[in-house]
Amino acid sequence: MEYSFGRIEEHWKEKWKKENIYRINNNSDKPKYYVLDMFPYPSGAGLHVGHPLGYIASDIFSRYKRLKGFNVLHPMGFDSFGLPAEQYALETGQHPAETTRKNIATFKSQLDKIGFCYDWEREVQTSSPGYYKWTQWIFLQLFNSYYCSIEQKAKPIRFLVEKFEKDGSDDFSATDWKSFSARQQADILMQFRLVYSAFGVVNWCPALGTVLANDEVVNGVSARGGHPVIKKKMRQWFLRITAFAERLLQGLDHVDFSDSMKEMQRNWIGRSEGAEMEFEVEGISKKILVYTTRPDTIFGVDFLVLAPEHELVAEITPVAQRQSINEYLTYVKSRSDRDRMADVKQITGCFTGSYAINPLNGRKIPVWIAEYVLAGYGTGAIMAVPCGDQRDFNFAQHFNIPITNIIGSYFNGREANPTKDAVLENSGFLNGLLMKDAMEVAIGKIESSGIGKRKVNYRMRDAGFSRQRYWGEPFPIIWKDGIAVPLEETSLPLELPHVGQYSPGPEGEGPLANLTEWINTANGSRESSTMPGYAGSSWYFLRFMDPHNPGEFCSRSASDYWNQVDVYIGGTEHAVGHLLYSRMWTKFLFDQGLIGFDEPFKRLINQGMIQGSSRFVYRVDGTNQFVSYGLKENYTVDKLHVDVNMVDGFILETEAFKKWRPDFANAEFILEDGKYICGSETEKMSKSKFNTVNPDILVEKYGADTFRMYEMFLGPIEQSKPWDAKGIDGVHRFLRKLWRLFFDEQKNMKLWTEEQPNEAELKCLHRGIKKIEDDTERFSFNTAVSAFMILVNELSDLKCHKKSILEKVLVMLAPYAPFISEELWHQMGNETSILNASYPETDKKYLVDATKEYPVSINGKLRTNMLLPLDADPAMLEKEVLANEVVQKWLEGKTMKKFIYVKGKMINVVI
RNA sequence: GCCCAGAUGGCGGAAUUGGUAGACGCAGCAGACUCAAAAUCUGCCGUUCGCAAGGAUGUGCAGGUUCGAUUCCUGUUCUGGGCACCA
Repeated sequence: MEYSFGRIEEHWKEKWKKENIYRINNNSDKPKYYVLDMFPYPSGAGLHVGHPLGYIASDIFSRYKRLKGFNVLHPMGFDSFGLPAEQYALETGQHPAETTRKNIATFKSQLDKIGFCYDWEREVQTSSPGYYKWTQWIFLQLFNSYYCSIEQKAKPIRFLVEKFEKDGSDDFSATDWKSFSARQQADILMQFRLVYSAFGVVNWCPALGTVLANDEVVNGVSARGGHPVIKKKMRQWFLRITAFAERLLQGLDHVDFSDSMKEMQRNWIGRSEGAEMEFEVEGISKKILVYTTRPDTIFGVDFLVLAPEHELVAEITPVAQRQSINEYLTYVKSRSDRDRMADVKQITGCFTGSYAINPLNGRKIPVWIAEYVLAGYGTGAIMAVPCGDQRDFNFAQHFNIPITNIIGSYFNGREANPTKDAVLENSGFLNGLLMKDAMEVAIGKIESSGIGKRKVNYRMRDAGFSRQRYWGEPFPIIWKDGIAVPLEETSLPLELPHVGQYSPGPEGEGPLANLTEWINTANGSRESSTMPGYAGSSWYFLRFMDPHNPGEFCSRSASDYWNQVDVYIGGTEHAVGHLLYSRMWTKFLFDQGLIGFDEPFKRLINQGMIQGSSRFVYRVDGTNQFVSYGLKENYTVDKLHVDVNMVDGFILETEAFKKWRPDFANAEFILEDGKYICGSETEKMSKSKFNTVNPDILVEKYGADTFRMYEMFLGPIEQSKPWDAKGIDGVHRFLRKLWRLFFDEQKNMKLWTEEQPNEAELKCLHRGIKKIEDDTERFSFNTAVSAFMILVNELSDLKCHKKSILEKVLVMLAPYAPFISEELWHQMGNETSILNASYPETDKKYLVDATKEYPVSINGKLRTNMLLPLDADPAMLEKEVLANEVVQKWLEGKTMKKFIYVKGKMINVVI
């Protein structure tokens, strides 16, 4: 009997489906285990070989846990709202709902080919009304909540209203509150809601009449059409994630994420301690509020810098400076944030013409604006201390601003010194203090003299929560007289209306703004923007627990049973976005008492990215000529991705290229050696980079089992690596070799016997169990595959066909290669699925050895090996080693200085 | 620019806590089986000197700590991911 994987896989897929073998119940005597993948965005390119890497890992782990006796939840769904579908609609006129439906169907059929054990009855799609009803519902809960800084938790906003009615606030009395108009009250409450509306800056492309994602802006112009992009203020919704900053930071201590992942989140949150203080401006009543982490350097302040977007810029600029300031502002508007951060070498700024007064020494200092100060961080204004901060130093030098030295010899005049260890000079009451100690003294003085206060600051900003787009959740909000009025919960879902065309609405609004009959209601006009992609993905792990509940987003009994996700697998590219948002939503739902845990993911495994090898062509600027890689230096060129399927190695198939897109039909080529050579780069596998590889072909050629094991065999799960299929034969050979332990293909007969296994066979088996179990537990799947290979090689060498051994091998293999394991399991006479077997246990007595082949080194260099008993007496052992012929040879004429013996490891003789 | 990773044979990688560098696999070479091929099996396979025994050298690069470093420390180069509207 031959190993015909195609037949086997077809047969079991059908049978498993019929028997609903992956259906998971919310009630079970077994302990629960929740294994989750980051669900995919169903892109039009279909599944590529990078997607399944994490999915295979999680599938192996789920099956493994099931064999270990757990009730395992392992669901899958689709993050199906998003920009690409809308972009595609814009280009082709096909409705996103339709393309999304098709893409999901493709994804599902591709996933099923690989044999994942998903319970599809629990599938969720973020774009289905039954799901986004609850996304909208959670939005309303956020809208109706504020963050109580005393209790450090989210609470219903009606408590705040009650407090205002009773006691007022720091800024107004209870009587004031009652006298405010409805609009005034609403505006005040908006400053507290956990989702709120305010003005934010967006990438505005006047030519396209639309707001662009950062992704769609390349070098300051729109990726589509190359039109200029400027920054524009627009009304936006925001998620008040900053309220949770401290808890998001603290929570990291209680989850099992990698240190680097925690580090990235900590840096993103960016907690810093310092002080806020006010600087008076000469001749103007308003003061400039700056935030500094170094109040100890207050006497070294030589100038203030405001972000160009700072609200006081216009006010403090006297007429004489107005023109140059306006010119500078126009320049800044054309620059992306990325440019502003990246170009530190290019120092730009503009003097406002105003002077501020240092509140501690009365010194008059100039006020500048510069793009290196970002509006979103701190107060958008800094006090510049050139002797202690390199950017301030560079700025001062560039604009010839005199520098005050407050750290004596610690400052060399050529570069700033950010030390905290210097003794302060020229610093008034701080003179003679170590900077570290001066910090507290300075803050004390600042607070006592009423010019400022101690302040903990976070780099993290509130997250923009609206998009001027169509394909997302509509906001359950109606605007009436400038007040955002939430819809009744009972009217949810507010369904996304069908549109015929996807072009933007007036004034940069989203496409929904064009639907006047939808927008305008008797009670006011609807919000025309939609929610961002991360809205639906911030809570989907909860819906999987109770996917069909019509009355709740997830019943408390379901979330109490399944609790946290035990293992969450996904890429590091979501380190700071999705993971922080979902952690925040979980904390919010916890505060509301809707779930019983405040961290969603107990353990996070980061899968590396399978990268694509992209190919590039070089178009000579302003022509339809394409120049080969080696000759491109002679021209000014644009670099364009080409589909890797049109490239043989590095050589472009020019005819295929011409047919690829209409605008390339008349392409001309400047060849080298008669060929067009493409450039190449390793980068993220993505449809937009035309470097995707489809797994279907490999599954068809080698079978799902081979494909699964090969992806695991490529290397550590967390490591990124470019895709390469050339080793897949080896894995396939392994499965065939395994098959030959069961069947003689030539003689067409079965080989397994009921014979009792011998010592050698049991040793192989139990070592294998130990290694494979350990490796599976620590997600080291590549070494587990290698351990399987070693085990099968050893059993083949021993000609072991004993059923009691082989059955255990199959159970261990079932998570990795479910089809072949199930087939052989049944061939051997088992009636029930191998999924219901139990994992073999190691017998320690087969793992211990009496002797060890020790490496013996002289001065750390390996010279020989000696077989020695593991329980040897150290003194006897030393004698025996020193008597060894090879050791004697090296020892000749020298005396031994030291004898190092590490039991079970090695021996080193130092001479 | 900032934050986070990574770099080991011709290639993917292994070495789990500082203790035999290169497990396992791919590719390659030699051989067996075969009329032949495929499949399968056996052996070799970092570089270098050597007939061999054996020696030298070797984990991006430059230093350091240690009896001993792929592993720890300092510096540096390159590659990848993220940087707030791709998801």
